[in-house]
Amino acid sequence: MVTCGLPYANGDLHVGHLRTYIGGDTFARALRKLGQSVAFVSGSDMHGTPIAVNAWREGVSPEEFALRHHERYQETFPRFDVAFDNYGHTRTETNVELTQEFVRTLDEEGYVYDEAIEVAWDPEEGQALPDRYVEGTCPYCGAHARGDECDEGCGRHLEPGEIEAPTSVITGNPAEYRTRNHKFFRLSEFQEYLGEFIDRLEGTDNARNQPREWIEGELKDWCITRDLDWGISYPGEEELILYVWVDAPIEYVASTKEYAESADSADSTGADADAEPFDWERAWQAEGELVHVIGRDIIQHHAVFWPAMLRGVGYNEPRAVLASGFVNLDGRAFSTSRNRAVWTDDYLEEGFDADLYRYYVISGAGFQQDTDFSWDRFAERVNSELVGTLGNFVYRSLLFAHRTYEGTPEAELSADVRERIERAIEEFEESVNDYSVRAIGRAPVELAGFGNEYIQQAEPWKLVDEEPERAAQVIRDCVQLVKAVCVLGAPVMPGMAETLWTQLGESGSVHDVPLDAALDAPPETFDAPTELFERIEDDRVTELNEQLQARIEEAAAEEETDTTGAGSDPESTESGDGEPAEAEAVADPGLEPIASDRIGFEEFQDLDLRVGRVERAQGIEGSDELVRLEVDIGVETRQIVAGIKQLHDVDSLPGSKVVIVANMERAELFGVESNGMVLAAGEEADLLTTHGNALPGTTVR
RNA sequence: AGCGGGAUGGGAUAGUCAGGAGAUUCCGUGGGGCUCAUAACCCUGAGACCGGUGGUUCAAAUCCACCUCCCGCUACCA
Repeated sequence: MVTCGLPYANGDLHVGHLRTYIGGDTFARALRKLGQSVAFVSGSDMHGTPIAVNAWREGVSPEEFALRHHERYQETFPRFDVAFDNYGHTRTETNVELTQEFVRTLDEEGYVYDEAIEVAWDPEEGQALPDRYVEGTCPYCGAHARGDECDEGCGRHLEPGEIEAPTSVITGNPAEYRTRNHKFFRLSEFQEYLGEFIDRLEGTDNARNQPREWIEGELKDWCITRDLDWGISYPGEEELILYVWVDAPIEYVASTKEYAESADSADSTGADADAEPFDWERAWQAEGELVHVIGRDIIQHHAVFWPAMLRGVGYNEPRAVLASGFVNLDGRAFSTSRNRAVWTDDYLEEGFDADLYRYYVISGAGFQQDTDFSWDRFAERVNSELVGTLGNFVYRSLLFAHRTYEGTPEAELSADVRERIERAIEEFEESVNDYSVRAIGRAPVELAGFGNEYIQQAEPWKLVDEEPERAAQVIRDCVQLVKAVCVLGAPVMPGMAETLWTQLGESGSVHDVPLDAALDAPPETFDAPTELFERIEDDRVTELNEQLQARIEEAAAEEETDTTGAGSDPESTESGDGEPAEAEAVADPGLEPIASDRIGFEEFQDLDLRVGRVERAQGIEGSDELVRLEVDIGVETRQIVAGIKQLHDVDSLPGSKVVIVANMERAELFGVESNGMVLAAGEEADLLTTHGNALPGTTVR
């Protein structure tokens, strides 16, 4: 069993999201190459508050809203050759039934109890307000905060009921608290089991180590119901809805079941072509091996909650969890809200093959490491490794073979080359056993690199006339290497492998042959090859960069003009692009020497200096000198953090006019975003201001 | 604060779990070669005391301790 974390049906997919799915797909394909019977499943996560709220905002039903995204995902994955055996969603009958069955079992086994807790409530709408859908004032630092966390101030986690002056994020109505009955899962009973489980869990290090803090500490019982009308009901209690993190992982099982019940489960179980349908119960409850491929943000769910649930219902435990790192864009996080992203559609519309990005993202860094996407690096890697090394070796070999021999020359495979291919096969197997997705991805390019050295050093183009037998031998070896590259490359670059398989004159599908086929004799004849990959020229890269840049700026401009932009984005988990910017430098006591480097007027113009008026000022808890300011700069009000707390009476700051750097990089100081920089002179932090009546927003020159 | 992940030639990135040959690969860079091949390919040079300090060992990028700096996680967001 290989599963991929469920994408949340709440927005478009960008290329960063794909890393997990491409990783899972590559791994599943590699397992099949080793002859294993594999089911590879996933599905869309349809429930939860963000979907309910966003649907409400759009004026459509949550079902319609989620289904729309689900259908998009379902179309997108195959276009990147992510070939799930089944891709379902959490609202299917299969999942609803299975979820209720799971929960019923847990209940019967005594793993669930009732407890009354306080929840925020919107009395006008008659609706509960889970966690984030409440905002108010942090009782610790006084900053504006979300219901579950003081996100702008001290960063503390808030328990329900703690926040002061709570209001609904959705309606703006003041919220009150009500006591409601909820269901709790006795996670604490699994403490000992999980402690042992985590030691034998395979996969990436982060998945095994990160949950240790919880497991080796004290596990709290887990509230598994919500006051929401969008989700799966608790069995027997219609008004109680299960928390999405209960039904989401169960979709792995449901999706497998759907696969088993579908017609195509019999014919695609890999090399062993016994036409038996996939047995989902055997896979989940008996001898199946379970591998979860996820993003590193949901490790706890897969290494704590989920294994406990599985244990509670008597299913197999996961054998491995592979938690991928994030993909950044030019060194900074993708930001969907700011349109700082390369969307999957963008990529495909540019006409790039899935193979290129698959190779790029799989082989660029270890699976659990964060990595970076940029068009420059993408083009660089495609051009040197895929065009220059792999494509070139394959093309020159096959072209030479076709021209001279009309196919594979008659000669025995040389011992050296056979050994080299055998080694590549062994290394491939080791990579799979080590869950090293990166090494699986690099295998074909490494072997092609050897091929290039080999053909270059042997110079068959010279040998054709001088030593025809030797020439035939060399080309025979090269064609074999091409075939091996094709077989080894099939998991990472399925499209490339299929094309190459055909070029080699092979029949059937490269995906159905086992790894050892790399050593089987290639067909005697084949046609002239075509080039597998196309070079990405520099001006194309420039163009791609410009397009991306223009879009980011456009989105930023829209955000600036959007003065009503008070509604906090519910899925803004991705917007925290923390560029570490220097805080205001504290000047030395004496006078600093005047900088000797002169700058031009143009360089000065790079600074966007504006007049602003402080609207609100508030010290930041835990910091000696930082103050959170809200500064009116005409077009908008900015939140800026300044290191002036010790030096001014914070309460007297509102009303002061100041000069700020408006195009300062955003920075995060003490967990608070600073969007600009207030100018002040010297140790005393003497604020710069204007002496006339320049209005907020006026440019300073 | 605690925990997790990182720090390796100019840039990127492997190796660390199972310590030992000249520390991997890609880009860039100096020199040379080839012309079968998509100005692709091959050979060769320069460039890293593997974040810091101390320790274990015949031997440390790798193990141990402490420290510095980045990124992330910390449960009723998904």
